[in-house]
This record gives sequence, structure tokens and C-alpha cells, in this order.
Amino acid sequence: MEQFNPLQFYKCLADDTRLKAMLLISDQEELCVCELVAALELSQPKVSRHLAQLRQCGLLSDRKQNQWVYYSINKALPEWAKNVLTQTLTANPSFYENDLTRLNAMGNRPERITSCCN
Amino acid sequence: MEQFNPLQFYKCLADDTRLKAMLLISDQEELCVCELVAALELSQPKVSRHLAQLRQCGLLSDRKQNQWVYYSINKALPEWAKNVLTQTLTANPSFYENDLTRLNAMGNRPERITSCCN
DNA sequence: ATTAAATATACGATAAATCGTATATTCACT
DNA sequence: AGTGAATATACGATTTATCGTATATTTAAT
Repeated sequence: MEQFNPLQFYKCLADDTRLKAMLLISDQEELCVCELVAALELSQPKVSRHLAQLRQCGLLSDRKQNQWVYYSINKALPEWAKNVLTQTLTANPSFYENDLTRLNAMGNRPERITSCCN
Repeated sequence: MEQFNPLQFYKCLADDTRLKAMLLISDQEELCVCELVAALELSQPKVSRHLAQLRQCGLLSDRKQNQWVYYSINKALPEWAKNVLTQTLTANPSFYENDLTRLNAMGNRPERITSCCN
């Protein structure tokens, strides 16, 4: 993230897959690629590509755990951008409710290792 | 505006001309096309086209006065979207400061008729 | 070692957005 | 009636974004 720019931020949100991924991740704290694939009903390469873009633009962070990669909202995101996401999330539940339903219906979701020490 | 949709909203903001126009209009209450042409240093058709799109999507309203068309933020915009604009405006002054400077330096700005009765 | 699952990336094809230029329209002024 | 300023729109050309498919990489399990 070479200097956070509102235009780039909105370009990231201007795609159905990316916007829904951002909202679902905001809502769920973190999600791995296969969970997003299931929730959004899209191909794995498509989801992965969009997540890579969101990470490169500084909107998402990722952490690797076993064979999964978990994406979460980048803590270093400017406050105004975090607020934009929160406003969008809470004001538009119907925009992503179907995705959330599919996510909750998903079997075999990977287990998070809950570290006891932080 | 057939039903306000966050994706469409962000698509509107995902273009340099449109985002700057939105922020300048937010800041200035209303601006006519020729003022935006001067502030943004862009061709009249280009600015006009983008404003038309913002109006069609429900982000802007227009009023005609003499030969000028003044654009302002649509009062009927959902609260969350207004908040997004306000947040973006106040947190990113450097994004549009040059445009604001050119606007203020512009000679011959059309005079608003200040109606005394409303 | 082999296989399978999860993820990432490369590449050419397609679709979508944007642009410049030309032109139409409207209004004020003479 | 005629001219000029402000604005809008149409159209083809170009750029940009997205996509499907194939393939590479990593990790876990057998």
C-alpha cells in the first residue's frame, strides 16, 4: 500500500465479488478462500484473484494456517475507510444475506486454531 | 433510481472524474457544469457525461437556472451513502485541493439567484 | 513417494467502461 | 432572425477490467 487513495479504495469496492467479499469478511472477522468460494458460489480462481487484489491494495490482510489462507480486514486501514465499510455493512444486509446463508449452511468449514495466549 | 444499491453506488465513485465531482459538489453545496469543467480541467462533454451518470444513478440532483445547470447531492440519498461521502470528503482534502484551488481562481463564475423566500 | 485439497498465478478471450470528436439543443442577448 | 455560451448526446475507437481454463505450488494425509 504505497499511500492510501480514495479512488483506489472505491475501485476495489466497485465489483460485485470484491464488495461482497469485503462485507462478508467484515461481518465474520476472517474467512478463508474456500469459505468465500462456497458463500459466493464462484470459482476458486475468480475468488482468489479478487482477494489478491484487495490485499495488494491494502484492504485485506492474510494469514496462513495449515493449508488455508484466512483473509481479514487490514487493521492498518484508515479510519474513514473502516467507517465506510461498517456503514455499508450495517445499512445493506439484504445485499449479502444470501451469501451469509450459504456460508452458514456450509459443511466442513475449516477449524480455526484458537490460540490461548493472545 | 430504481432501488439504491451499494454496488452501483461504489461503481459511481470508482472513477477519478466522478469521485472528484462528487467531493467538490459536496464541499460547495452545488456547482454548474462549467465550474466543474474549470476546476477539473477536463472537456465539457466528458464532465457532462459523468454528471449525467451520477444523476441517473441517484447520487446527484440538477436544477436549471438560465443557461446553467447546477448539480447538487441528491437529498434523497440514503443516510449511509451521505455519511460515506462526508467521511471521504473530510478525510481526503489533498485528493481534491488542486481542483478547489482552480475553482476559487476561476473568473466569471455564474451568479446564483438567491431567492429571498425559501 | 503418491495423492488430494487449498490456494495462487498465467494467458488469451471477452466484456465493460471511457474517451474524443462531432453535433444537437436551449437560452440569453442583440 | 442571428449569434454565442452552456449543456447534452451520439458514435466509433480505444483502453481497462474481468473471466474461463489450465497449470503451478504448498500442505496434509496415506
